[in-house]
Amino acid sequence: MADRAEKKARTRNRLIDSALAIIGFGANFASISLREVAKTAGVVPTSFYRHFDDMEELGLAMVDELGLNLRRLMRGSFDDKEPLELIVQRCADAFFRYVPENANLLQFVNQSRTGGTKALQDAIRDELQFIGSRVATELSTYAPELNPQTREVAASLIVSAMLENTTHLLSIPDDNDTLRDELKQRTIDQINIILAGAKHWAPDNTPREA
Amino acid sequence: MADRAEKKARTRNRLIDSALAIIGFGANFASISLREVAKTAGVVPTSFYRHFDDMEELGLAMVDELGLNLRRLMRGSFDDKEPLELIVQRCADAFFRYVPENANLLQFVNQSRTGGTKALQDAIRDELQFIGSRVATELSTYAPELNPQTREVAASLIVSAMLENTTHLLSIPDDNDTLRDELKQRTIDQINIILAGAKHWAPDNTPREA
DNA sequence: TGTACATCAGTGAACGCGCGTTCACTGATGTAC
DNA sequence: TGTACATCAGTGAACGCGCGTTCACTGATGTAC
Repeated sequence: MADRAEKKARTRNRLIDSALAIIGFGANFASISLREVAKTAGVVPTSFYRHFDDMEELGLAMVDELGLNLRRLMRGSFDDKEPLELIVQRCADAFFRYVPENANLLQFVNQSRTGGTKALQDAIRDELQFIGSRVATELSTYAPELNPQTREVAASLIVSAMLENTTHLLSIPDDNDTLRDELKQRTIDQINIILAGAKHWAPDNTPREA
Repeated sequence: MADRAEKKARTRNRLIDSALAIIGFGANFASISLREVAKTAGVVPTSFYRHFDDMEELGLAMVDELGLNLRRLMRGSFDDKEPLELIVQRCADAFFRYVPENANLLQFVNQSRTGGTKALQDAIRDELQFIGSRVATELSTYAPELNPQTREVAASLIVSAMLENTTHLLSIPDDNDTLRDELKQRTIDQINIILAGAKHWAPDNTPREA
């Protein structure tokens, strides 16, 4: 029979998965009750407390899961001999594969980023900051001619755009590939505009040229 | 004494203001109860139903208020003889004045855009789309050399960036002017990068040049 | 202008319900000898 | 290996509370004559 700790871990995961499933049904994490989560996970409400102090702690565990996800996703790298626009295309492909695979988790993050408790918002902000600095680092590899300040501003624009595109992508019905492809193309255009702008702009001497 | 309809309208406004005040205290609109709103407005819970069917309708009324706000804000125009970067500066000034003045309303929108009921999300999406098309129109005035598709992509980037900057701005404590000024400068840099990118990019022949 | 009636914003009591949390418990798993 | 005890994940009953919603009501304002 299963080891006790392992069985406990499985219940814990079931609680997390239940919360995500309820979000998948259209609920807002802020309005989900502890009892609902416990019920969906198939345990009595009291059992919840063996794993989390309250719903906020469950939320924080879900943010941790996002962190693991992202770090795994970003382990890979690109061939820096390839042209930048091809790399952009590959990133967009990865993004449009990743988001639907983790729809409920990203829906949760998207909700809680602006609607969660302070601790939750802070935890999510940290993860987004991590992504931002990672994007800035990538820019220094693939577009080394940019100065650090420009790189940072460009990275912040890319993160903003991707957050917004995540929101859009999550609201597209599963069967509407056309809409998804259009959004993907626009995403690519957006990133290319940002990169083009970064190349032609320097923070101190404001841009002019026609 | 006040006219009956006028008095009713005043109570209605008090309900809306109460909801916004509760949000200002850190609550998520999705978790605010009808009873709490009625209590804060100084009426009995039953009275709420004289004005709204449920909390969702109150939320939709708040989105309407945003709509009025935005249309008022956007009535003004700029002198199209001025250099683009000065116009960007003026827009940033207006934005950094507007957001703190309407902090609770924008907090509500920011929460409900991703965490509200479907009807609420749709209503907010419509308002944001209105802003987006307005930005695109402005671009055709102040940067007429851009082709329509580029203009649209640039407008979507500006909207994404401003949404994200709203979130950041709302999380800055009232007394921290330094942080606010930094964010404002970065906002200006972001818009300038987007505009520079739009000028140097054409959708069909992907950009190259060093 | 005065009177009789209609309207309707706001009241207050009552309802059943799901909530978070407490408590003492059970019984399978793990540990010490 | 077998026995006696400790641990602790999960149980089930119970609590007080705030919730949304219903209902019949009150009394000031508005309208018709």
